[in-house]
Amino acid sequence: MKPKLTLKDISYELGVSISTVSKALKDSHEISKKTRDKIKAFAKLYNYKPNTIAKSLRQQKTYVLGIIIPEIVHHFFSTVISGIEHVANERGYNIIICVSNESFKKEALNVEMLTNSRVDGILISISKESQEKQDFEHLNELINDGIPLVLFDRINEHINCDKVIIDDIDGAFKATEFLINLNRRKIALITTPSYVTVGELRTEGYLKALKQHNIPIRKNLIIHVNEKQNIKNQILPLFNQKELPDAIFAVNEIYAATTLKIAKEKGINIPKDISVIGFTDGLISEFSSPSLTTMAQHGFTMGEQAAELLIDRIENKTKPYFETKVISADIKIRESTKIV
Amino acid sequence: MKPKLTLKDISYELGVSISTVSKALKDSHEISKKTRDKIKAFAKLYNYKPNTIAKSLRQQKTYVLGIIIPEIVHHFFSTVISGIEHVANERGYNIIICVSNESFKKEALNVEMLTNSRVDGILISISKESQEKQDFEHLNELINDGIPLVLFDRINEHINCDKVIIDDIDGAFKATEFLINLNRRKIALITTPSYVTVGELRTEGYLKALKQHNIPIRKNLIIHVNEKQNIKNQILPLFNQKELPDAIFAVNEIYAATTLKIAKEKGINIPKDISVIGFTDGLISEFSSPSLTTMAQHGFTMGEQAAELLIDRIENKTKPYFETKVISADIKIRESTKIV
DNA sequence: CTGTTAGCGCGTTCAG
DNA sequence: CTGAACGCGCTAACAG
Repeated sequence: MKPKLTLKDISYELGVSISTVSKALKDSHEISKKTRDKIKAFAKLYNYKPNTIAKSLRQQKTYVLGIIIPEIVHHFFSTVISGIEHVANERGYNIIICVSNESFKKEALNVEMLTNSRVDGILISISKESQEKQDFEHLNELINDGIPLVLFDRINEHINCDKVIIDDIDGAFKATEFLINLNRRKIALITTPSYVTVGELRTEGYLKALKQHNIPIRKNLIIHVNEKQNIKNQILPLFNQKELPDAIFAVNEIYAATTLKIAKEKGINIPKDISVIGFTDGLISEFSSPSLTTMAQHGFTMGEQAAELLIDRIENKTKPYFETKVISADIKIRESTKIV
Repeated sequence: MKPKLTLKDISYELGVSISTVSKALKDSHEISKKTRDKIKAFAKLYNYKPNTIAKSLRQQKTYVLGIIIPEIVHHFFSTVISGIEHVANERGYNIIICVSNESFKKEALNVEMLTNSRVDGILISISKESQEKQDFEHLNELINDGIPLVLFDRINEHINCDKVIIDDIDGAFKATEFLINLNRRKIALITTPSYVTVGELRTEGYLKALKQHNIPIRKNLIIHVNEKQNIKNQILPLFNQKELPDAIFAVNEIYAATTLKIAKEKGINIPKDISVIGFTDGLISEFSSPSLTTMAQHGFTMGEQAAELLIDRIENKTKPYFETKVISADIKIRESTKIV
């Protein structure tokens, strides 16, 4: 690689000192307009660009935000990143993205790598394995070291930092209530194991809605999907009971779409026989047939807010308390809940 | 932020010199086993981690690869990133991802930012705007400066560097031929404007297949979609002709799924009346109804190969010629081309 | 107005 | 076997 032009090179060429060049390029009034102009012209002509690494080392500041997400091939997470990126760029920061692949170990390694690179702050959505183990050592260490941290979507309440979450309880409540208002009473739930907090919260909203409307909770209508096994096979039992549900609330797009598939195979008409609502408004929901009614999560907004929180924290350490921003999920009505 | 432990701190605590600590931590035999062990134990105890920034500055090497993609909320591109990330980590590199948003200006800015950060190499899939303008100044400059560059998927032939592409011509050829073998003769094509190279190549494959099978090319069956306008409205005319096509080859998932939607609205039965094939094997194709037959692109493999090429180039500048790796697209047969 | 000096944290001669 | 000295490229306090 061809070495790039440095301050030293310029100072040598122009017969001035390095610090004069440095100051001139920042338009310091310490330097006479004449030399300033000369230096700036020279720098421009030869396309001088300051070395970010050296600047970072000197200023103990990188203008980089680290992001750790469980997966990147994922509509919701990539949307969040998009939001983060948007705000970060606006405020003069760059981002470096790491993937944990839902692994605790990889997540911890990512944290270490980011801190070794001296990022100014970190945004993270916790991996399933970390949640399962309830091991947040690596994150608490971050806080201990005074590195600004923001959790988004997959959070843990006991970690002492800013957070941004979707209002999962309320979203699930609204979804379930919507089904109730459709006059459905045998409403099934397809959810995650309880250690996945978002799944747990959505379950909570579902139960709350049933209770509030005096609808009995039936265990046989609730399925906890273990993603380490085949998803379809775990949902299937729901359709093998004597009495079928008349509505289904699935806590994510994949579960909802899988349900659609099973129904089609079984010759069950959706939305006539069963109404279906998913969570997360991705492409699958939009293009599935029937298209899926879902609770839209506004990932982009989540990313924006998370980035704002983090940068505020980085640039102004005086805020004395931690914030948790809640983003409400809105229903997007499509064909899978149409009244026929 | 709490300052991290440095070599200096350790040397002070242990009453040795900085360089002794530095050497000891790399297990240099210049240092006696005794002091080496003492220093290593101390470093481990207090969790010493070298400052990546300082190391990069000193060694003029960052172990970072820059990636520039047009979009991040995109199944194919995120899959490619996944592949890059996999190889990069295996070989000790980190990645920093930038999004051009299909904008020439943003792409150029990203290149600049990455070079200022002294990444060891750059992987890029060219934005539509750059392709439209045919402006690759920023990339040629990179090559001039001797910064290793790999283009993937959206490439330009005249840029002098390693490349990884999907065999778009062959993929489109196979797709079209598959439709022909289904006894379809009025095969429509939904493609991009010609400056999008991948669209252009797929068009080429389509035409080649028709010619080879002596099927006349009919202009009214070919649609070039301008993505700045409503996609659906541009596809619609295909269905308003006297004689409908009996098969459709769409150069991407969105066009194919949109076609499915229109057909459903018009009461046209897919696959009975019209067979449909898309390109890019994403979630939409899998979960649409009918599920879509597509040409699978193997984005993960593409990412892996691109990263291998780049790192090889970075670590061993002696390879005298540039390579273009071609990844073949395979057909994934689903419902939309079922014989009824 | 300009230059000297020092140092961010690390690795690498070279001298002892 | 150990340490002093230098420099990667930049900024900033201080002297002139």
